[in-house]
Amino acid sequence: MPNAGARALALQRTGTLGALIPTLNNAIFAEGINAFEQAARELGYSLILAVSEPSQSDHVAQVLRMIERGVDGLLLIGNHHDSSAFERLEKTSVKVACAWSYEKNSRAANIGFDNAIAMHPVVDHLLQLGHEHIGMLAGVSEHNDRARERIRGARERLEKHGRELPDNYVVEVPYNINAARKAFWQLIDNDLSAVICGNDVIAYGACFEAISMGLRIPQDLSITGFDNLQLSGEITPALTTVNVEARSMGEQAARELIRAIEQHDEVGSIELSTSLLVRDTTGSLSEY
Amino acid sequence: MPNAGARALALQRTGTLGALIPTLNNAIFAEGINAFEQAARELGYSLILAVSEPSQSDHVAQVLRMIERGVDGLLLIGNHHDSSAFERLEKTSVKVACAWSYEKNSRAANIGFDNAIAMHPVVDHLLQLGHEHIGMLAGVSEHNDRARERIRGARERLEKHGRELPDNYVVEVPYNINAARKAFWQLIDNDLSAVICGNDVIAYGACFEAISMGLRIPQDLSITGFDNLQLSGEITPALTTVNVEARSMGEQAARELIRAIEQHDEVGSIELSTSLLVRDTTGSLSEY
DNA sequence: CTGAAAGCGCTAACAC
DNA sequence: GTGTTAGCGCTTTCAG
Repeated sequence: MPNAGARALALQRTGTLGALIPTLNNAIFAEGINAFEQAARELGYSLILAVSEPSQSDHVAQVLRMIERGVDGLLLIGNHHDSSAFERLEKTSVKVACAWSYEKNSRAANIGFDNAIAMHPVVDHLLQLGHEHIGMLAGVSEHNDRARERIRGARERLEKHGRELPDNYVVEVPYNINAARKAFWQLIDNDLSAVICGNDVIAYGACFEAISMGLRIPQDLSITGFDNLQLSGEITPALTTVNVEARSMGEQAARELIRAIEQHDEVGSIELSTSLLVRDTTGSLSEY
Repeated sequence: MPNAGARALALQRTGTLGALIPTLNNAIFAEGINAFEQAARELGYSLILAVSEPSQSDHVAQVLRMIERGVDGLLLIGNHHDSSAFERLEKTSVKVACAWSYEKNSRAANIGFDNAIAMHPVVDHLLQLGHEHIGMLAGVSEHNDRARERIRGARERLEKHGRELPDNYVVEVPYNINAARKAFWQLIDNDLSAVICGNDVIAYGACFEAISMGLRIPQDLSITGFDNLQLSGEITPALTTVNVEARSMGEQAARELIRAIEQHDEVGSIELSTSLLVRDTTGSLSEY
């Protein structure tokens, strides 16, 4: 039985991929990492996983830990990372990919989707249904380019149609049903007819709270999510949401990192598509 | 910047914990692993994660991979593992803990709960409500001691009260909402008034299918889950379920493995408790 | 108290 | 083709 550590020392390659993700307590990341590990394993690589988000003070230290561990490739989530983290990485030969985002000029390779553009069909759909007063329960945008881009995408699309998304129509909320339920109250004061949520879990919170307030969905209020979690199509009412190919993203990230490692090539960016799934939480106001 | 591989070679310790889990696409495991990693990291250990379940042909190979990687400790889920895997592990100095189960005579240390006893309050609760015909939508018991024990626990408790859980009242179903929805049909033919589910996701499937069949919960049918996922208290009707302390289990597993590693001690077993949470999916038949 | 050297287990290069 | 050896980067020991 060989010793992988000694082998790594001689070979100057560990056969290891690192992944630094914000949390596993979000089914969409869990699904992506599950696929990432599976693809990596099939190609002979092991996964070193650490949970850490850019807002944490020790986030850069986690990146350094990964370098120390000698990962051949590293997966990060999103493009918002401390510049010093990127600098340290660039001094090494560690191949880096940032998933869940796709921007033309990102510092590291992106294997993800454009979070702003993903919001466009949501806005189009709501406007087409005749909604005039649209608000947003967004994720916390500080240290999180995905949450930020989703807000920006919704706003730019509304503006394109001559509408606005004023600041007091946007409430940022931590990823968590209870927080979403509470935040829902702040928003709904504005007498909105539609709420765009930053992800499905926030949308669940909004739906549950709306229902327990006696609002009918979608007759009184339309709600949209983002992620298309397994459950979102099953709950009643089934959630209108943006589908994200988390599995494919994880798989492609692993393959592309390993390709770059083995061919001594740059990590290439890959853009994935998203799509709106219209289900039962959105409807026309005039219908009723 | 030191090189962890060389350090490991000199020290004969990697500062690494391995975890082999059936899937991350189950929020309860994701939560447990999230806590496991966090506790390990705080104590200076990194996590090597692989997704593999004992039913897979390469499960033993995954254990071997972990040994090669030089993990100082290894977390497995459940007690059903190939005997050859344990034999290989026993030849090494790798500390092993099996979580999610607790049995007196388990081959490796257990940091978990008694899956059979956890079912007792569920059965007691349903009997107290007056249910006579109780069925079970269980997880697949082959290669899975937890699913098996949950069935056994329900059955032994029913028998203690002079009832039975005949084989045709038990349907095993993969962990997956759609599978649960389909399997629900096979069960419900027996004109049951209560269905015990092997976990919350199966219970979601049963609830959704029952509702879409026009059954009222709990007036026409009582349903129980197992795990107490975050969502289970939020959905309507809120799910009566068994609470499992996944976070604490992950945390304690990491701490105990590391304690055993650093004190050159045996890994100790830790029994966690479970408790029934009565919510809105169970009710008395005579109430209506 | 500081500094040099051996050795951890493996691979790759080189000599035979 | 087979066998030997240097060296990967660190720790630890032992000598100065």
